[in-house]
Amino acid sequence: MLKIANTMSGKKEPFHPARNRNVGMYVCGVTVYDRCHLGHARSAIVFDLIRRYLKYKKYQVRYVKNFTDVDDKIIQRANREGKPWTEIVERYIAAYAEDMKRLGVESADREPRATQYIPDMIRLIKKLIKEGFAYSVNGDVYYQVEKFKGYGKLSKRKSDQSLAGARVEPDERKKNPLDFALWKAAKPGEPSWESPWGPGRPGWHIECSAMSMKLLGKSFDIHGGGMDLIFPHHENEIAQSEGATGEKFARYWVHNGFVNVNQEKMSKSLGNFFTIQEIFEKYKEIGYSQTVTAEILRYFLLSTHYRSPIDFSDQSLDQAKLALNKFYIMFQKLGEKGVKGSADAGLSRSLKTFKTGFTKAMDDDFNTAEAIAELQKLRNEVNNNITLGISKKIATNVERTFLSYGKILGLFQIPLKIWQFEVPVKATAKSLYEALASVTAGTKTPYESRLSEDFEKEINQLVAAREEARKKKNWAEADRIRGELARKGVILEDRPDGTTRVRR
RNA sequence: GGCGGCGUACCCAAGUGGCUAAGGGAGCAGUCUGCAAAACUGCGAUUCGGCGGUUCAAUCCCGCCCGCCGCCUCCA
Repeated sequence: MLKIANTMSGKKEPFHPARNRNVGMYVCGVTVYDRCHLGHARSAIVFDLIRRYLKYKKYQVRYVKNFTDVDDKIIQRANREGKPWTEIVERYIAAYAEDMKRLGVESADREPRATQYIPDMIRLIKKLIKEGFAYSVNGDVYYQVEKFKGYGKLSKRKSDQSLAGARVEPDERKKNPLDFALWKAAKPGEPSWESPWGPGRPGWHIECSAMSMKLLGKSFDIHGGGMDLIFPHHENEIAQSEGATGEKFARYWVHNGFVNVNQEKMSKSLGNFFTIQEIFEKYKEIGYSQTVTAEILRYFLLSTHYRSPIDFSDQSLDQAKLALNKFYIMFQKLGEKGVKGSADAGLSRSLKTFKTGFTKAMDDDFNTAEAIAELQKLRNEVNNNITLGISKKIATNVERTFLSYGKILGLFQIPLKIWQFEVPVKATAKSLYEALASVTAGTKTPYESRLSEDFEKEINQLVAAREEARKKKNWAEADRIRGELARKGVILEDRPDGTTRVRR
């Protein structure tokens, strides 16, 4: 039984979609005025995960994630660059798509842009005026918050209270400082659309009401976004949608926690953010392929529960890499020749235990930290049994289990050869983070060259030479070669039977 | 000022009203090994920020205090 923490009730609730196995899910995406940072990545990955798990649970998911493509910041940026606002929008939508692809985040079923739904927003605003929830003043339209009795139910604040110590800027056109804009009259040079109140553009909140209801219906199952959207954005969405329809808007409100740096929220104003692009590019310079970086980030982000804050630091990234290494080392062992299946029965039981444990963890509000712990427990069992001797058949079975359950988390999807257990980073930096912070060009081996045939040949020659030396018990020479390979990022493991396992 | 959250071993991080407080990393001690690596085994919180309360029993429920963070303005 899947349970989801609902911000509305503040509790974990059993998940029951309104229509059988069909789930409608709407997530607030980004305003496209700049590149995304790790915080955006977290949100995207969290909801990608939720969707994957719902699919695993045999739900039919219809996932909508929007782009806010008209907004003050977009206009500002356009003015600053002296470019049309549409160019800014196109640039950052493309950038977003690029980032998501790198992160391995699957596209939503629909990714609507606000400006494509202006007529729907206008209809909605007209309805709100007609129902007495909104009023127009000189080409602006405002939502009259006090008219909606449920206002504040999501963020748990009462409107009059909020006013007391409020930092809301007074605006003489509003009847009440808490009222928010549904439609903004056009200022010269700004993008605008015709409307019954004159040319203008929509307020920020109305787009999500219009698009979610248009694409998912008046009432749908899951509405998500970052914690910071709870107030005012989601509160306002509820006021707009329920004011207009009189029906319950979203049934489960899901909010993810922030990415922090040194215990502080990662944000533009603090200047402590890393863009997704930066992270990928810097990792590439120290020798990581895109998919490797993506898995490290995913592991890092999913090792903490999605609602808790997570601290981005050198250690946490290094730990993620290290932890994943151990899985890939196990995969390498699983791929080696099978032995008699003396430990098969025990492993079969472990597989069953694992599946139950994993599902139980994920059913409990997508507890990925615990799910990962289950994967680690299984890894432990596997390593144990490999020593005892397992058959090829069960090895394949085990591998398939890791791959299919890992896929829900977006892990273990990289071919061994691409994973590269050890990149020669230790010589130049104590940690990945440190390497990230100070990349010196030319001192690292690009990962592409590590996949070349020449590199392969060179390694094989050195390994063969070392074999010779070992046979002659020329330990000094053998160790010298091992050291040379280590500097190239290749680790050797001598097996009891005299053969050598090569980890690159 | 209002609202919400967090504080679990050296680090990361789950969790539960009572059964050994998961898991990982690091550390130490072993097994294996020419050495190393990997893997495995063992050790490590008499204790869950502090003080009270409820309870037969609390780390988990309630209150207060301390510390940290977030939202209340655009924000994933």
